[in-house]
Amino acid sequence: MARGRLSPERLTRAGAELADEVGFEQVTVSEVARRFDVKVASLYSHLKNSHDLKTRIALLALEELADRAAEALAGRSGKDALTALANVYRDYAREHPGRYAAAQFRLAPEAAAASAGVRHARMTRALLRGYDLTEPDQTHAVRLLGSVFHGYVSLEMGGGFSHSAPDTQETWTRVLDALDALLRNWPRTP
Amino acid sequence: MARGRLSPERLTRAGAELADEVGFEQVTVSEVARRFDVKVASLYSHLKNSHDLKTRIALLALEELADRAAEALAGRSGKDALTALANVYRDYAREHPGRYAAAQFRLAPEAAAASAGVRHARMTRALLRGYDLTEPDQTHAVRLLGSVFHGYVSLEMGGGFSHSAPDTQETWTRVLDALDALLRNWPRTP
DNA sequence: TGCATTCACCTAAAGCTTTTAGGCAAATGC
DNA sequence: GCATTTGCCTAAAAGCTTTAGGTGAATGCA
Repeated sequence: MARGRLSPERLTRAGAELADEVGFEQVTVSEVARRFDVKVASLYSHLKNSHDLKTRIALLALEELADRAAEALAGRSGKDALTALANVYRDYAREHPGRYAAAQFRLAPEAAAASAGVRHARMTRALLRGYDLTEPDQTHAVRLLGSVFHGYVSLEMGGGFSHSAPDTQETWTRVLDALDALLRNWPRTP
Repeated sequence: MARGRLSPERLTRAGAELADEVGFEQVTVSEVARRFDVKVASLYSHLKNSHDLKTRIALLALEELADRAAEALAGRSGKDALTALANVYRDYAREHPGRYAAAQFRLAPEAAAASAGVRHARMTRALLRGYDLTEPDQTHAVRLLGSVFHGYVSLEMGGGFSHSAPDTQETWTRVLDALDALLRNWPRTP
């Protein structure tokens, strides 16, 4: 009997892999136990409950995303940085659909505050230094960019942009062009 | 024994109400049966299975949203129409969070094609007649608007925009200003 | 009126998942 | 070499999903 193989971290990683394979919604404590060839009840020494497992997977995904974003932004600015950050989200969602879905998991306020979510906001704000925005407009722009990245990726993954022409890569490029133009020419407050 | 109270439509409506109360993820065939004071198995004459129930709720939500959008767009154009449509999504999500989540439910391709989803795309395209965009750019813009509306509402509902200043209403207004400016001044293809 | 059928819901049952409680044996500490 | 802790196990309760097969009321028809 191999002992000591179980830990919150390993269970979380296994859960994340499972999510990518079968979808975040289908992640189940039972299935994770099965993958470790261990009885379900054994996992409850390492996890509070099913919700806890999902929260941990969500936090893992947010960390991974933030790490990728930080690396992508290093040494870039302006539109180059904008494109790099946008592609981090899109690529991550394609490579890890289950984890990406997990990143959208509704976290409790305290968990959210302690999560890598704040790193994301900080990085997006840093990106905006390449543009000339006043303070309140920076916040608006951070929220707009977050909305577009998240919204676009969700809709594309969910098949929202059917399989009609033009292809989504073309749109993605043009949307980033448009966002860059918008940020360079942000409308003054009326 | 009141007979004939059960039907796919009534079960779907009850499911939608349940979703708004406890969240779309928590919608369960058992709970719906409980609300009709009927045994669970009885619902299976009206619904194929649990997934079927969720799909029906999703389709209902898409219809309701499309109806609201159609009404909001009637007689409006330009920025007025843009704002009206955007507010339809945001308001619907606030009034019916469970239904709104349902509207994001991943539909099978045929179900999606037959859903009100296509009405949404058509209406957004109609909205763009108030702006001067070439054909391919119209499609890009439709997708951008869909992304922003969906992304913003999701993040706001999910608490993504913490409770920091400035408030989200202010951002919402400024984001719509920015989108209007962008559409009036869409960047030419390089 | 009387019989057959259909309809709407029910009982039973099997198979999952979640979660708690208590137990045993291997690893570790002294 | 013994005590404790650690790590996983068995047992069991409870809830959700789904299928199979029934029953009784309503309906259709001779």
